[in-house]
Amino acid sequence: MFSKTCEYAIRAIIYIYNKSNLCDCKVGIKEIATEIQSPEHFTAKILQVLSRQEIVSSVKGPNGGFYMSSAQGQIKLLDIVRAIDGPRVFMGCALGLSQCDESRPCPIHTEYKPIRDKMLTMLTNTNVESLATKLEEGSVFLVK
Amino acid sequence: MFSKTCEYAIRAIIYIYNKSNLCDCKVGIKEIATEIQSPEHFTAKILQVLSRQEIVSSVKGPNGGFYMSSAQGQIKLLDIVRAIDGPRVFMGCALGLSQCDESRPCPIHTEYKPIRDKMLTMLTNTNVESLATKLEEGSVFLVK
DNA sequence: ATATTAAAAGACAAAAAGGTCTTTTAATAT
DNA sequence: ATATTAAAAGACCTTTTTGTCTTTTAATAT
Repeated sequence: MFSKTCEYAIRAIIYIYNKSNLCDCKVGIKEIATEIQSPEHFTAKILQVLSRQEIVSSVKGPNGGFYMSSAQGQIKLLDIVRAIDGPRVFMGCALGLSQCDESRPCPIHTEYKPIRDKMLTMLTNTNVESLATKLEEGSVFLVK
Repeated sequence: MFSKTCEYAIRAIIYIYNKSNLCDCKVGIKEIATEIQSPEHFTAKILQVLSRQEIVSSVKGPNGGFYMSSAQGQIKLLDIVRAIDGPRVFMGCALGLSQCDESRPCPIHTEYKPIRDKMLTMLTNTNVESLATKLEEGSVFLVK
Protein backbone atom coordinates (compact mmCIF):
# COMPACT_ATOMS: atom_id res chain seq x y z
CA MET A 1 0.00 0.00 0.00
CA PHE A 2 2.75 2.43 0.98
CA SER A 3 6.24 2.42 -0.51
CA LYS A 4 9.08 1.06 1.63
CA THR A 5 10.39 4.62 1.80
CA CYS A 6 7.09 5.76 3.25
CA GLU A 7 7.00 2.93 5.78
CA TYR A 8 10.46 3.86 7.07
CA ALA A 9 9.50 7.55 7.09
CA ILE A 10 6.43 7.07 9.25
CA ARG A 11 8.18 4.69 11.64
CA ALA A 12 11.16 7.04 11.98
CA ILE A 13 8.98 10.08 12.61
CA ILE A 14 6.95 8.33 15.30
CA TYR A 15 10.16 7.16 16.98
CA ILE A 16 11.76 10.62 16.83
CA TYR A 17 8.69 12.42 18.13
CA ASN A 18 8.26 10.02 21.00
CA LYS A 19 11.93 10.03 22.01
CA SER A 20 12.56 13.74 21.58
CA ASN A 21 9.48 14.73 23.52
CA LEU A 22 10.24 12.26 26.30
CA CYS A 23 13.75 13.36 27.13
CA ASP A 24 13.77 16.74 25.40
CA CYS A 25 16.83 15.51 23.55
CA LYS A 26 18.01 14.91 20.01
CA VAL A 27 18.25 11.46 18.52
CA GLY A 28 20.92 10.29 16.06
CA ILE A 29 20.41 8.41 12.82
CA LYS A 30 22.25 5.35 14.12
CA GLU A 31 19.86 5.00 17.04
CA ILE A 32 16.81 5.59 14.84
CA ALA A 33 17.86 2.96 12.30
CA THR A 34 18.63 0.46 15.04
CA GLU A 35 15.38 1.02 16.89
CA ILE A 36 13.06 0.88 13.90
CA GLN A 37 15.19 -1.79 12.15
CA SER A 38 15.72 0.12 8.93
CA PRO A 39 18.79 0.62 6.68
CA GLU A 40 20.77 3.45 8.27
CA HIS A 41 21.95 5.46 5.26
CA PHE A 42 18.69 5.01 3.40
CA THR A 43 16.76 6.23 6.42
CA ALA A 44 19.12 9.21 6.64
CA LYS A 45 18.22 10.17 3.09
CA ILE A 46 14.54 9.93 3.84
CA LEU A 47 14.94 12.15 6.89
CA GLN A 48 16.79 14.70 4.75
CA VAL A 49 13.67 15.01 2.61
CA LEU A 50 11.40 15.30 5.64
CA SER A 51 13.79 17.81 7.17
CA ARG A 52 13.71 20.05 4.08
CA GLN A 53 9.91 20.00 4.34
CA GLU A 54 10.19 20.90 8.03
CA ILE A 55 8.33 17.79 9.10
CA VAL A 56 11.30 16.99 11.32
CA SER A 57 14.09 19.28 12.63
CA SER A 58 17.79 18.55 12.87
CA VAL A 59 21.06 20.01 14.07
CA LYS A 60 24.54 18.99 13.06
CA GLY A 61 27.56 18.56 15.28
CA PRO A 62 28.13 17.29 18.81
CA ASN A 63 24.89 16.50 20.64
CA GLY A 64 23.15 17.07 17.34
CA GLY A 65 20.52 14.85 15.79
CA PHE A 66 16.85 14.86 14.90
CA TYR A 67 14.05 16.27 17.02
CA MET A 68 10.47 17.48 16.73
CA SER A 69 8.48 20.22 18.43
CA SER A 70 4.97 19.67 19.78
CA ALA A 71 3.77 21.71 16.80
CA GLN A 72 5.39 19.13 14.56
CA GLY A 73 3.51 16.46 16.49
CA GLN A 74 0.35 17.87 14.94
CA ILE A 75 1.62 16.95 11.47
CA LYS A 76 -0.73 14.51 9.72
CA LEU A 77 0.25 11.18 8.19
CA LEU A 78 -0.89 12.61 4.86
CA ASP A 79 1.81 15.30 5.09
CA ILE A 80 4.49 12.63 5.51
CA VAL A 81 3.15 10.42 2.74
CA ARG A 82 2.85 13.36 0.34
CA ALA A 83 6.35 14.57 1.16
CA ILE A 84 7.69 11.16 0.13
CA ASP A 85 5.40 9.78 -2.57
CA GLY A 86 4.25 13.09 -4.05
CA PRO A 87 1.16 15.25 -3.69
CA ARG A 88 -1.06 13.08 -5.86
CA VAL A 89 -0.81 9.93 -3.77
CA PHE A 90 -4.19 8.29 -3.18
CA MET A 91 -5.76 10.67 -5.67
CA GLY A 92 -5.47 8.70 -8.92
CA CYS A 93 -7.61 6.17 -10.77
CA ALA A 94 -7.39 2.54 -9.62
CA LEU A 95 -6.92 1.40 -13.22
CA GLY A 96 -4.46 4.13 -14.17
CA LEU A 97 -6.73 6.26 -16.36
CA SER A 98 -5.57 9.86 -16.59
CA GLN A 99 -9.11 11.11 -16.26
CA CYS A 100 -11.48 9.12 -14.08
CA ASP A 101 -14.31 10.68 -12.11
CA GLU A 102 -18.09 10.56 -11.76
CA SER A 103 -18.52 12.12 -15.19
CA ARG A 104 -16.31 9.53 -16.91
CA PRO A 105 -15.52 6.70 -14.51
CA CYS A 106 -13.38 3.62 -14.99
CA PRO A 107 -15.15 0.29 -14.42
CA ILE A 108 -14.26 0.11 -10.73
CA HIS A 109 -14.50 3.81 -9.87
CA THR A 110 -17.78 3.41 -7.98
CA GLU A 111 -16.43 0.55 -5.92
CA TYR A 112 -12.94 2.00 -5.38
CA LYS A 113 -13.50 5.69 -4.67
CA PRO A 114 -15.20 5.27 -1.25
CA ILE A 115 -12.26 3.18 -0.09
CA ARG A 116 -9.68 5.62 -1.44
CA ASP A 117 -11.57 8.43 0.29
CA LYS A 118 -11.58 6.55 3.60
CA MET A 119 -7.84 6.18 3.24
CA LEU A 120 -7.42 9.90 2.63
CA THR A 121 -9.68 10.73 5.57
CA MET A 122 -7.67 8.45 7.82
CA LEU A 123 -4.37 9.98 6.72
CA THR A 124 -5.81 13.47 7.17
CA ASN A 125 -7.18 12.82 10.64
CA THR A 126 -4.24 10.94 12.12
CA ASN A 127 -1.40 13.00 13.53
CA VAL A 128 2.05 11.99 14.75
CA GLU A 129 1.39 12.85 18.40
CA SER A 130 -1.53 10.43 18.73
CA LEU A 131 0.56 7.58 17.33
CA ALA A 132 3.56 8.42 19.51
CA THR A 133 1.30 8.45 22.55
CA LYS A 134 0.18 4.90 21.80
CA LEU A 135 3.82 3.88 21.40
CA GLU A 136 4.68 5.43 24.76
CA GLU A 137 1.76 3.60 26.38
CA GLY A 138 3.20 0.36 25.05
CA SER A 139 0.02 -0.56 23.20
CA VAL A 140 1.68 -0.48 19.77
CA PHE A 141 5.09 -1.41 18.36
CA LEU A 142 7.55 -0.22 15.72
CA VAL A 143 9.36 -3.49 15.01
CA LYS A 144 8.87 -7.19 14.15
CA MET B 1 -2.61 1.32 -5.19
CA PHE B 2 -2.32 -1.39 -7.81
CA SER B 3 0.81 -2.06 -9.86
CA LYS B 4 0.81 -0.98 -13.52
CA THR B 5 0.82 -4.68 -14.38
CA CYS B 6 -2.36 -5.15 -12.39
CA GLU B 7 -4.04 -2.13 -13.95
CA TYR B 8 -3.38 -3.47 -17.45
CA ALA B 9 -4.50 -6.95 -16.38
CA ILE B 10 -7.87 -5.79 -15.10
CA ARG B 11 -8.51 -3.53 -18.08
CA ALA B 12 -7.54 -6.28 -20.54
CA ILE B 13 -9.73 -8.87 -18.85
CA ILE B 14 -12.77 -6.58 -18.82
CA TYR B 15 -12.23 -5.81 -22.50
CA ILE B 16 -11.80 -9.47 -23.45
CA TYR B 17 -14.82 -10.65 -21.51
CA ASN B 18 -17.04 -7.97 -22.96
CA LYS B 19 -15.89 -8.46 -26.54
CA SER B 20 -15.75 -12.25 -26.50
CA ASN B 21 -19.21 -12.57 -24.99
CA LEU B 22 -20.70 -10.00 -27.36
CA CYS B 23 -19.65 -11.58 -30.63
CA ASP B 24 -18.74 -15.04 -29.41
CA CYS B 25 -15.37 -14.49 -30.98
CA LYS B 26 -11.70 -14.39 -30.03
CA VAL B 27 -9.80 -11.17 -29.68
CA GLY B 28 -6.14 -10.63 -30.60
CA ILE B 29 -3.43 -9.00 -28.51
CA LYS B 30 -3.02 -6.15 -31.03
CA GLU B 31 -6.65 -5.18 -30.70
CA ILE B 32 -6.58 -5.48 -26.90
CA ALA B 33 -3.50 -3.28 -26.57
CA THR B 34 -4.95 -0.69 -28.94
CA GLU B 35 -8.33 -0.58 -27.27
CA ILE B 36 -7.11 -0.35 -23.67
CA GLN B 37 -4.08 1.78 -24.67
CA SER B 38 -1.44 -0.46 -23.15
CA PRO B 39 1.99 -1.63 -24.38
CA GLU B 40 1.30 -4.58 -26.65
CA HIS B 41 4.10 -7.00 -25.77
CA PHE B 42 3.93 -6.22 -22.09
CA THR B 43 0.19 -6.85 -22.09
CA ALA B 44 0.82 -10.13 -23.91
CA LYS B 45 3.12 -11.25 -21.12
CA ILE B 46 0.53 -10.36 -18.51
CA LEU B 47 -2.12 -12.36 -20.36
CA GLN B 48 0.25 -15.33 -20.49
CA VAL B 49 0.25 -15.32 -16.70
CA LEU B 50 -3.52 -15.00 -16.49
CA SER B 51 -3.89 -17.70 -19.12
CA ARG B 52 -1.74 -20.15 -17.14
CA GLN B 53 -3.99 -19.49 -14.15
CA GLU B 54 -7.04 -20.10 -16.36
CA ILE B 55 -8.42 -16.66 -15.71
CA VAL B 56 -8.53 -16.16 -19.46
CA SER B 57 -8.45 -18.72 -22.30
CA SER B 58 -6.52 -18.54 -25.54
CA VAL B 59 -5.95 -20.40 -28.79
CA LYS B 60 -3.07 -20.01 -31.20
CA GLY B 61 -3.18 -19.84 -34.97
CA PRO B 62 -5.60 -18.38 -37.50
CA ASN B 63 -8.75 -16.95 -35.91
CA GLY B 64 -7.06 -17.53 -32.60
CA GLY B 65 -6.87 -15.08 -29.75
CA PHE B 66 -8.12 -14.60 -26.21
CA TYR B 67 -11.61 -15.36 -24.96
CA MET B 68 -13.51 -16.03 -21.75
CA SER B 69 -16.44 -18.26 -20.85
CA SER B 70 -19.38 -17.06 -18.76
CA ALA B 71 -17.91 -19.13 -15.94
CA GLN B 72 -14.75 -17.04 -16.24
CA GLY B 73 -16.93 -13.95 -15.97
CA GLN B 74 -17.60 -14.99 -12.39
CA ILE B 75 -13.91 -14.57 -11.57
CA LYS B 76 -13.35 -11.96 -8.86
CA LEU B 77 -11.02 -8.97 -9.07
CA LEU B 78 -9.13 -10.49 -6.15
CA ASP B 79 -8.28 -13.53 -8.29
CA ILE B 80 -6.73 -11.29 -10.93
CA VAL B 81 -4.83 -9.14 -8.45
CA ARG B 82 -3.50 -12.19 -6.65
CA ALA B 83 -2.46 -13.87 -9.90
CA ILE B 84 -0.34 -10.81 -10.69
CA ASP B 85 0.86 -9.34 -7.40
CA GLY B 86 0.93 -12.52 -5.36
CA PRO B 87 -1.39 -14.13 -2.82
CA ARG B 88 -0.47 -11.83 0.04
CA VAL B 89 -1.54 -8.59 -1.61
CA PHE B 90 -3.61 -6.38 0.74
CA MET B 91 -2.80 -8.69 3.62
CA GLY B 92 0.33 -7.06 5.08
CA CYS B 93 1.11 -4.38 7.65
CA ALA B 94 0.86 -0.77 6.50
CA LEU B 95 4.25 0.00 8.04
CA GLY B 96 5.94 -3.18 6.78
CA LEU B 97 6.17 -5.07 10.07
CA SER B 98 6.42 -8.82 9.55
CA GLN B 99 4.03 -9.46 12.40
CA CYS B 100 1.26 -6.95 12.96
CA ASP B 101 -2.14 -7.86 14.32
CA GLU B 102 -4.48 -7.11 17.20
CA SER B 103 -2.14 -8.86 19.63
CA ARG B 104 0.90 -6.81 18.58
CA PRO B 105 -0.19 -3.96 16.32
CA CYS B 106 1.84 -1.30 14.56
CA PRO B 107 0.93 2.31 15.41
CA ILE B 108 -1.59 2.63 12.58
CA HIS B 109 -3.01 -0.91 12.62
CA THR B 110 -6.30 0.18 14.22
CA GLU B 111 -6.80 2.94 11.69
CA TYR B 112 -5.58 1.01 8.65
CA LYS B 113 -7.05 -2.47 9.03
CA PRO B 114 -10.72 -1.52 8.46
CA ILE B 115 -9.74 0.18 5.22
CA ARG B 116 -7.62 -2.74 4.06
CA ASP B 117 -10.50 -5.07 4.87
CA LYS B 118 -12.95 -2.92 2.87
CA MET B 119 -10.54 -3.18 -0.05
CA LEU B 120 -10.41 -6.97 0.27
CA THR B 121 -14.19 -7.18 0.54
CA MET B 122 -14.59 -5.05 -2.56
CA LEU B 123 -12.13 -7.18 -4.54
CA THR B 124 -13.84 -10.36 -3.31
CA ASN B 125 -17.35 -9.20 -4.18
CA THR B 126 -16.66 -7.69 -7.61
CA ASN B 127 -16.61 -10.03 -10.57
CA VAL B 128 -15.57 -9.47 -14.17
CA GLU B 129 -19.06 -9.89 -15.60
CA SER B 130 -20.54 -7.04 -13.58
CA LEU B 131 -17.80 -4.69 -14.75
CA ALA B 132 -18.09 -5.79 -18.37
CA THR B 133 -21.84 -5.19 -18.22
CA LYS B 134 -21.26 -1.58 -17.19
CA LEU B 135 -18.78 -1.19 -20.02
CA GLU B 136 -21.32 -2.56 -22.48
CA GLU B 137 -23.96 -0.14 -21.14
CA GLY B 138 -21.55 2.69 -21.86
CA SER B 139 -21.62 3.93 -18.28
CA VAL B 140 -17.89 3.29 -17.70
CA PHE B 141 -14.73 3.54 -19.81
CA LEU B 142 -11.41 1.76 -20.26
CA VAL B 143 -9.33 4.64 -21.60
CA LYS B 144 -8.32 8.29 -21.03
C1' DA C 1 1.12 -31.78 -45.91
C1' DT C 2 2.02 -27.01 -45.82
C1' DA C 3 1.72 -22.08 -45.33
C1' DT C 4 -0.17 -18.90 -42.40
C1' DT C 5 -1.45 -17.06 -38.32
C1' DA C 6 -1.38 -15.74 -33.51
C1' DA C 7 -0.09 -16.82 -28.83
C1' DA C 8 3.98 -18.49 -25.91
C1' DA C 9 8.44 -17.98 -24.60
C1' DG C 10 12.71 -15.91 -23.85
C1' DA C 11 16.41 -12.50 -24.21
C1' DC C 12 17.21 -7.71 -23.48
C1' DA C 13 16.85 -2.94 -22.07
C1' DA C 14 15.15 1.26 -19.63
C1' DA C 15 13.40 3.32 -15.61
C1' DA C 16 12.24 3.44 -10.87
C1' DA C 17 12.78 1.90 -6.22
C1' DG C 18 15.61 0.51 -2.71
C1' DG C 19 20.05 0.58 -0.56
C1' DT C 20 25.34 1.51 0.43
C1' DC C 21 29.41 4.12 0.90
C1' DT C 22 32.30 8.33 0.90
C1' DT C 23 32.91 13.19 1.13
C1' DT C 24 31.32 17.71 2.56
C1' DT C 25 29.21 21.00 5.60
C1' DA C 26 28.17 23.04 9.78
C1' DA C 27 27.48 23.09 14.71
C1' DT C 28 29.73 23.03 19.22
C1' DA C 29 32.63 21.62 23.02
C1' DT C 30 37.23 22.22 24.28
C1' DA D 1 40.88 28.69 16.73
C1' DT D 2 40.50 23.87 16.38
C1' DA D 3 39.15 19.12 16.76
C1' DT D 4 35.22 16.57 16.95
C1' DT D 5 30.83 15.27 15.91
C1' DA D 6 26.71 14.32 13.30
C1' DA D 7 23.69 15.57 9.55
C1' DA D 8 23.74 16.83 4.41
C1' DA D 9 25.04 15.76 0.03
C1' DG D 10 26.41 13.09 -3.68
C1' DA D 11 28.29 9.11 -6.19
C1' DC D 12 27.37 4.63 -6.92
C1' DC D 13 25.26 -0.01 -6.79
C1' DT D 14 21.38 -3.67 -6.70
C1' DT D 15 16.85 -5.21 -7.36
C1' DT D 16 12.35 -4.79 -9.08
C1' DT D 17 9.19 -3.07 -12.27
C1' DT D 18 8.01 -1.86 -16.69
C1' DG D 19 8.60 -2.32 -21.42
C1' DT D 20 10.59 -4.03 -26.25
C1' DC D 21 12.01 -7.17 -29.65
C1' DT D 22 12.90 -11.75 -31.65
C1' DT D 23 12.23 -16.60 -31.92
C1' DT D 24 9.47 -20.65 -31.07
C1' DT D 25 5.30 -23.33 -30.73
C1' DA D 26 0.94 -24.79 -32.01
C1' DA D 27 -3.51 -24.32 -34.22
C1' DT D 28 -6.02 -24.19 -38.61
C1' DA D 29 -7.36 -22.96 -43.26
C1' DT D 30 -6.02 -24.20 -47.69
